[in-house]
Amino acid sequence: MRVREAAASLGYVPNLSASRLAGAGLSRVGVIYNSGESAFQTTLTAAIATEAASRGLQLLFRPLLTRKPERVRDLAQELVSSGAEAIILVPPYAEMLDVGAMTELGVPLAGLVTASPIEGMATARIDNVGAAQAVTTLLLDQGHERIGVVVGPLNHSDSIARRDGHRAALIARGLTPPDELEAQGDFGFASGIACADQLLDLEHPPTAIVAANDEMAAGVLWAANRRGLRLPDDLAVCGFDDTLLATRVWPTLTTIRQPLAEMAGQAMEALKTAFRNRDEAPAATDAVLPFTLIERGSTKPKVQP
Amino acid sequence: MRVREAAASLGYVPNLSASRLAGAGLSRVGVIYNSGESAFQTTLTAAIATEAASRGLQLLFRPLLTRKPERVRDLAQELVSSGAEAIILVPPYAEMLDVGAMTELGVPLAGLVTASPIEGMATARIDNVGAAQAVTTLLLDQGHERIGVVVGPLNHSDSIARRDGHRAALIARGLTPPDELEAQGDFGFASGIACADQLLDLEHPPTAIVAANDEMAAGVLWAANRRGLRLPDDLAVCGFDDTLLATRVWPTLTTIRQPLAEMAGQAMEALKTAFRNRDEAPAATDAVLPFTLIERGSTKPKVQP
DNA sequence: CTGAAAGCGCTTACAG
DNA sequence: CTGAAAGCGCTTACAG
Repeated sequence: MRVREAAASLGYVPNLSASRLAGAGLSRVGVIYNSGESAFQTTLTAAIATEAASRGLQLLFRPLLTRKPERVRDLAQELVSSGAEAIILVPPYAEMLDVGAMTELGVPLAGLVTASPIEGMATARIDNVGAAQAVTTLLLDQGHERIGVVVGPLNHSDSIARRDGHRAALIARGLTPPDELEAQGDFGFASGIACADQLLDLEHPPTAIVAANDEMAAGVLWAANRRGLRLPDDLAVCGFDDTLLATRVWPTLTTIRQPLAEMAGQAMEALKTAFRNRDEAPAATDAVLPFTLIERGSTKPKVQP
Repeated sequence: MRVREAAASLGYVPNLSASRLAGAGLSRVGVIYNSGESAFQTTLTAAIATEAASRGLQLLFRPLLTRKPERVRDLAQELVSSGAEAIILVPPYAEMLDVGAMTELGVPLAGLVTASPIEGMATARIDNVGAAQAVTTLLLDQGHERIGVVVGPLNHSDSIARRDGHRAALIARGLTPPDELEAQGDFGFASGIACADQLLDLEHPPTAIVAANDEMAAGVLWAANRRGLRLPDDLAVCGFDDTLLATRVWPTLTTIRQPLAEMAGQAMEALKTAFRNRDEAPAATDAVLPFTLIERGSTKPKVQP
């Protein structure tokens, strides 16, 4: 103990290669990530890299673009062959591994930014339902009553959770979510524009629109600007994720911040534990981290008190 | 040789910790990066992580936000104390280390995406002058004659190089760059809007505007849309960097792509070589990689042939 | 030119 | 509970 303190004060830094070689725990972690160019994915990749570096974990990055579940399984298998002792999956890949594939792999797995816990996997996420509910509640508190929603692809559990949260907020105020105020997007910018046009063309258009991610919310803002609407007076808009886009659009976007770096860190800690206890039955863990509702220029109280 | 092939075909993967411990070359690389939230910086961080992972290099990430040169030197010193055997610097930090500080550190250094070679450092970059010249030449070829330019901060050597390229293109066609068509930005989105307004308010406004990065170009597009201009007919716009923003704005942005991953890879190879030959005098290397002019919707021939 | 041995800096199981 | 020894899987300098 005293030795270690003295050593640290002298600038001693343990040699990671040596400690790894001697068997000091998890060393090589595979990462199945999405190489698609979105601010969300890029930021998540950078966060994973930073968190891994601070823990001395060596990463094996494997990009994936397809959405075919069998590719995820094959790539995971390849990672294990390449020496990965654990695997991290980013959205939407964690949902694509079935339990059979997981046990076959024989290494601990972590799913980042999932919508729910996943059997046999360490997950790190926020409460998507609660976050979406908070967004819609903010708009209700600001005086909005007709709130449009741009949902994501409904085969994606995130999308469902966020829609559920939106509806729960309305129902909690005794309102019924009308079908005409829901538009179907695909998480992409262009779909946000199309959905906004659809909603704003209604005979009785919404005074606010919430989108299931920032990309689509940016599309909504774009469409609203094109129509010459004054924002946020004529239309309030909210996103989800707090990506870089949120501060590059005008007005800046009210959105939900997910603590990506913390999620990555927690998942890595869970993997380290699982690796240490790899003789025991795999214990799935589920870290639910706090989200933050960030208010920016795209929303403001509709009726000043 | 044959042994290695057979081994590889059986799925053998060498243990990096062991090879590192045995002294097989560069192992720990410090990275002084910018934690500011820009698409350029985030993408560069992700690229560094991926390239390092494929080379089995362990990264020590150190974020920096300040622009004080002495902080860069201190952080580099701290990295060496922490066991970094080489250091990578992202813009604008490479320019901030003076030769004295470099030799004091005693480890090989690499500067990514610099404007020019730097004495005592391995640099990886594109030809900024040539790239900026290509952008302006494209606009000239499309029939534009009055081309506005939004320059970056002029204490940043990138900005100067890009302005030089723009001017060279005009001069090559026998045109004189008028002072009134140059606006001073700071690489930020808002400054792009302000500069666009300044240029478009001229009595004889430009028919095209080139910006020194995508962020400012996105601001130019935003200002143009606000004025109700038809793009690209009324105004052509070009950016620089090909960040994620370039495909999230409407119209999508014509810009210069820098091969960030290749730059990071080349810098790492240079560091590995320098580390291997660390008894010899440090040999500065300079990798100039090809850029790509990417034409998108924000430009098109002004006069159809 | 080939092959056996030493050693890199840790961790851990074991002897004291 | 403490401390000396073995061993992790490579690379490299050296003996043959």
